[in-house]
Amino acid sequence: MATGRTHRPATRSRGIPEATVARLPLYLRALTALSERSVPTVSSEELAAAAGVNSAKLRKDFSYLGSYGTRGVGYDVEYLVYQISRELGLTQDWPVVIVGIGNLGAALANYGGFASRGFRVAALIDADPAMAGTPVAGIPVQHADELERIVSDNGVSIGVISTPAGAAQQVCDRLVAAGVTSILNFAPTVLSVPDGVDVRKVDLSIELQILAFHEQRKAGEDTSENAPDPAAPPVRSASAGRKGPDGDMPAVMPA
Amino acid sequence: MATGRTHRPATRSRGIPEATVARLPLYLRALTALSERSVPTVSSEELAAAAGVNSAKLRKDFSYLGSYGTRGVGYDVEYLVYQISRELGLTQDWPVVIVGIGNLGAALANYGGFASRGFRVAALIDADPAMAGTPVAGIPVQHADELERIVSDNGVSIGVISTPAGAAQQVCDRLVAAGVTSILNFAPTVLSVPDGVDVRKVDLSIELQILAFHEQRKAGEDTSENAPDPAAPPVRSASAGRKGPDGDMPAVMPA
DNA sequence: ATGTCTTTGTGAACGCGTGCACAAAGATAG
DNA sequence: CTATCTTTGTGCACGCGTTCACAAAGACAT
Repeated sequence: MATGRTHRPATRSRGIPEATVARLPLYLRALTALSERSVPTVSSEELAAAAGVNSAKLRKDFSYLGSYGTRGVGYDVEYLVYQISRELGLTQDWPVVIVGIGNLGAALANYGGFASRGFRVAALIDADPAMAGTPVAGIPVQHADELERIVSDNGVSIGVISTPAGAAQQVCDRLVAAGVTSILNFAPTVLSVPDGVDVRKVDLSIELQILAFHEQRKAGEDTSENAPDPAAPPVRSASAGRKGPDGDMPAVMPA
Repeated sequence: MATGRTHRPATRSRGIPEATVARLPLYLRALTALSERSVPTVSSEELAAAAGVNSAKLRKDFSYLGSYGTRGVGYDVEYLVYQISRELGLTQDWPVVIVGIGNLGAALANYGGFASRGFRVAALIDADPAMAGTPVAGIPVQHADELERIVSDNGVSIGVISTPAGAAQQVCDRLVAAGVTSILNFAPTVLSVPDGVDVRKVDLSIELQILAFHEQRKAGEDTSENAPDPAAPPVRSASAGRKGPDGDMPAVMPA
């Protein structure tokens, strides 16, 4: 989600609910697998199982796209692949730039899931002059100075940010100014963008924290619970007292 | 505020909505930043802006944790950092294993966001014998044969899967059998796990596809709309007679 | 044709999450 | 102590998403 504005007209998207849109890629993947096995048709029950969702939900999702099934038979796999691809806009080519070619950026550049879905890595951009020219995933890295030109020349409308958190907002601003209207942000920062620009966030750390919460809950059900450390009171003042016996925040990588 | 002795009876862990849990890491990050700047207190309005959410939502979220604010003043930053960390289970050490040390796995191993939040990379595991011993992020990669032993010896309950899709389910099964109860899956596959095991999925390709959908929608509002590609709807065998949803589909069916 | 069987498409009920709006709580000043 | 001002905490209403359950639609057998 974006920062200042969490717009969601919902009615705008051709009437397709956001939650449904988020599941379409899931169905598409399952259908593609079936297609490769030359399976002609599939029932909502089977496809739902393959996609890991409820069959009623799947049928309702498809109902937003139209009536593409045949009662008593199921859905035509090839036809559905086409319809969903089209609805998602994957029948056209999307040039994408990746900014910040560190470990993660390189991984993204090498990720096959992009190219196979209509996305084309138009350019890799990094602020480090030493990286300029170095090929990553067969694509030479270009310097950040070229950002505006690259976006403009290639008609890029989707940008991926995999820079450190500190550089993310600035990169974002430049991308938007250059014409990018959709951003996939891997940096652990809240980006603020003008209206009309979509931002999706992928935060590896947050996902782990959510897992930790549930993990702790599971562990707490066994034991008598509540005794990790009832100590450590408010410490209310502004004193820089580091709390906790956990001494969290090593702030340094084990590398 | 006394010493927030208000322990919720039994609803403490279970009463927190999932949506709230998902936002806690967001608040925690914003609060940590404030803490580093030695800001003593913060109002719901300010914090909400920093986290990119609505202030009413933030206050309601915090209300599930207890009454940690002071009316007329705001929230004590340090205290809130501690409470949220504790609620998320970040005051304890979570050993994590990463299975599949390709580009993505290496990026994850190097990701600083893990170590700084109580997560410790206990081991890197890969199926390629050639990688065994090679240090990645300062940690030597171990062979997949060691998986069970590593999980067991280190008491690992959280596993990260960054293998190719084809290997993910098998790795998942082995992790679960070895005692892992929370899995963060980066492989583009639906994992099936027994009850009691949590799985969270991060799918880079899906995020881009969702962006593409909205991007297409934006573009479609300007142009004449519709008719992006009336070409070649896959003609599938079996039955015939397709019903066009709303005229926007050529549906070349023979009749 | 007629009947049976399978599977879709959807109306309706329900539950969760969100945001408004305001009373209560506490700080602060006089 | 009283008055005023700030900000929290929450009751309430609304809308989205999920799920149930079933009628309608078509395939298939007789």
